[in-house]
Amino acid sequence: MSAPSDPVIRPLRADAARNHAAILAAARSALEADGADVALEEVARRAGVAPSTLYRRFSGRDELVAAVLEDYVAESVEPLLARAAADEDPWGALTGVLEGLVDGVTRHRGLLAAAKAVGAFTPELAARTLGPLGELLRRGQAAGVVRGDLEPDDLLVVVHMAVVTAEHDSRRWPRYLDLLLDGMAVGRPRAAGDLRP
Amino acid sequence: MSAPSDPVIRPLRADAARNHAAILAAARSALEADGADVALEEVARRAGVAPSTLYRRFSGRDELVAAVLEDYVAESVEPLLARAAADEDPWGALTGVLEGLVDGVTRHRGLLAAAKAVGAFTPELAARTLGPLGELLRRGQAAGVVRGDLEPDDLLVVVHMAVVTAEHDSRRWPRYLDLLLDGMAVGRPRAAGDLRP
DNA sequence: CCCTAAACGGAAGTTTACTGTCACTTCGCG
DNA sequence: CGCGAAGTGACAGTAAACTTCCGTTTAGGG
Repeated sequence: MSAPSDPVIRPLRADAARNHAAILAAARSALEADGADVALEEVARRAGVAPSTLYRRFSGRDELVAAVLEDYVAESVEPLLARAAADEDPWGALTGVLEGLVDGVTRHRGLLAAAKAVGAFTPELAARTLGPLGELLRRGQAAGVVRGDLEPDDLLVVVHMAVVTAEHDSRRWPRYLDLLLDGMAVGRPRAAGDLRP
Repeated sequence: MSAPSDPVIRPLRADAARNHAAILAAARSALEADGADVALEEVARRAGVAPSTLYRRFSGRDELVAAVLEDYVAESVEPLLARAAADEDPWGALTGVLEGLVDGVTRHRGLLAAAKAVGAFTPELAARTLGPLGELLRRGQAAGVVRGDLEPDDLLVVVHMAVVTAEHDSRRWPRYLDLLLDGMAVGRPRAAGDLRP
């Protein structure tokens, strides 16, 4: 799922590194399957380790969730932002990245809920995504296709709004993202004027 | 806070009715203060009764939450819907009711989260709000101010979307409701073209 | 191949919330 | 005003999850 996270002081022993990765992977799937407040003992069980091993590696739920989130952002979110930055069409880049974010986050709602609960969204983590997002927004506004009274923070809120619609019907979020995009646009630059079903 | 809920078979004794109401009120405030998964013992403590009393009155968390929700809908939501139905301006009626719903629900997020968790949104309860809401939507579409590809269900989703923005900043939801309304409108019928700050 | 430090698993103690029992108290009818 | 039914609070047993301790195992350098 990920490289063993940087062994700053001293490399982890091979078995320890394996367990570290197994715990992260188990936590991610357990959060989806059992919800944000899954028992850490369940995570340990899925990883095939004893609870004490999990607690030795992570001080508690907060640290574990933060590590999983960091993992997810580095692996899924940042590449998406990088790809969008290379897109030459301002509207396409912005909608593409929002769509990608919502699609990804929708599949990891448990992780996100847990991260919210333990306060794992540090200012630094937010800044890592807000920088590129703000740049995409600025480009769209400069091109005159995105309304000028939107701020970078608003984009995270838009993603959040689209994601929660998955609680009503997990396959219908594109419809509601369309609705939001129509509100964000100047004129109606979307290809098709109708909301997706 | 509310009339003692209907004593179908036999009237509750005076002290029992008092406790019933006290528990409902305590549950409502406890859900806001301590979150959706507040301990029922904490609810009992706030109501000034023993846990056993709470459990005698309500079979468990599910029934308690359902009763609080029913209370809230009857007291806050339905009057709002009734008032909107009397409004002659189709756009104003629709935006007014959405604004009112978001405003109210935003102040009772704990209750709503708990209701979602225990599945207290019964089809009947949904129908009670979807009927009037659907009628408002139909009027707006007939008047040509609301896009035709919206369905009644979508309105509940819109409310949900606006409500979650309160998790970012509890006072900024009108801004995001504006954004949604701009996406829902045909043309831009909102009085001011700019999003609220 | 051996030895040491690192890592592990099992088990047990602790906390927190749920839920039922039972003897006592209070309401309100007659 | 007295009596029976309804209602109540204190208590305790249970379950689930958290967290730590300790004897044993294993990695990996010398």
